[in-house]
Amino acid sequence: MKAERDGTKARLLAEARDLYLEEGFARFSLREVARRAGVSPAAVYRHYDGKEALFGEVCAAGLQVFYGYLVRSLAEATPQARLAASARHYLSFALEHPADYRVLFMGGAADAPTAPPSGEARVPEPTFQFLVDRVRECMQAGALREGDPEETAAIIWAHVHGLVSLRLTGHFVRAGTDAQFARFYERAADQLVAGLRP
Amino acid sequence: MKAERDGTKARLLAEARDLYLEEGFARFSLREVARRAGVSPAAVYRHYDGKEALFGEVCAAGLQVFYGYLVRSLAEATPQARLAASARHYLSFALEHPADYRVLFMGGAADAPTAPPSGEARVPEPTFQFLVDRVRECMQAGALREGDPEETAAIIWAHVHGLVSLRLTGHFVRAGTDAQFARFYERAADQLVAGLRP
DNA sequence: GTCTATAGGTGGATAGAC
DNA sequence: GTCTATCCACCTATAGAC
Repeated sequence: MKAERDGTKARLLAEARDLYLEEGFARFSLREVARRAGVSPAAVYRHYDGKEALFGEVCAAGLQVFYGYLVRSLAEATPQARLAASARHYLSFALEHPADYRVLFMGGAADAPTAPPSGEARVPEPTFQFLVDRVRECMQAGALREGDPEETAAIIWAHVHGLVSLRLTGHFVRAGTDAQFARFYERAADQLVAGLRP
Repeated sequence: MKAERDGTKARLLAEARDLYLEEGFARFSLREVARRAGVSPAAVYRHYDGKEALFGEVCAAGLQVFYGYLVRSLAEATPQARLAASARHYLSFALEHPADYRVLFMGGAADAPTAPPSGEARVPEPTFQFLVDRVRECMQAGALREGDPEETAAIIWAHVHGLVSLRLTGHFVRAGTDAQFARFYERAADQLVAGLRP
């Protein structure tokens, strides 16, 4: 009957998520998660197979949040508006969940443990496919020059990722506030699209 | 008279560099550097103040390599050719020194220890200024639309960084070989420049 | 399910002999 | 300058009592 109201398992996941959101992957440890959840390190193993498994769950949760941002774009009426909204929501996700963004898109071989633990994370195909679909419908609507939708989608993704990741790593010294950066981001996207139009 | 021919200090720096080139920052440890250099961990402290100081030297060395790639662009005859060459050499550096690239441009708060140790690293202003100068002379020559050279330079940097970093993290599944990716990189750069022309 | 206790490993850094 | 020996911190993971 699972008498516990909150559930230690859910509590552990929440604390794990907060921990990596605050400290990043480097300082993510089982013991610290247990400490924050108010249980012993050994208790974690009753709920998760180990550190990597727990981290995998955290990644999966981050991916779900990202999806939540992306699908909002589908509420727009036109292909152009849906593509533009995708770019906006991509930025919003990055600024509002920077650690999630790091884990999902900036995790390199040097950072992560080895391979993605469970089955989730690693930003699977569906994520990129969403953008490809937005690009394809823009090409069909005549809003973007005809071409390989996957290549054009990759170019757009790289552009916005470049802007976002340099912002998150602090390399854009002059960027100012988030609001100022958002306006710069819009201008940069406009200039790229100018080169992609028919 | 420093009788030793090679010098343990230089040896340590070389081994440290190889270590992070192979394993990245996460697994970079003083003990392993000493192990590879064939000395005891304690010996390292005769030459460097500690782990962070040693890593700082490694970063500085990586930055020097990067500069070496960039300045090659100045051999070109025209502003346009110098800007194009900068983009090409930027890619070459990334593909030929991926771990250096990671440390210099992809090191986030989650990855690095805290702050850059000594005085070097952190990709200081001169690096970005080089690109700003290339952009400014292109604007003066009429090869790029007039505007804020710093903003345009930032857009170009973000674009190429996005392409390179997604490649290095393995998110471009379809990218193929380095040579295939290089051609894609050229096409992507062309499309961006198309939106930046007068 | 949770605990304490423990095994066995990493790492950084220092003291003192040579 | 380099070593051995050591200390201390942190970690993952497991065993067995409650």
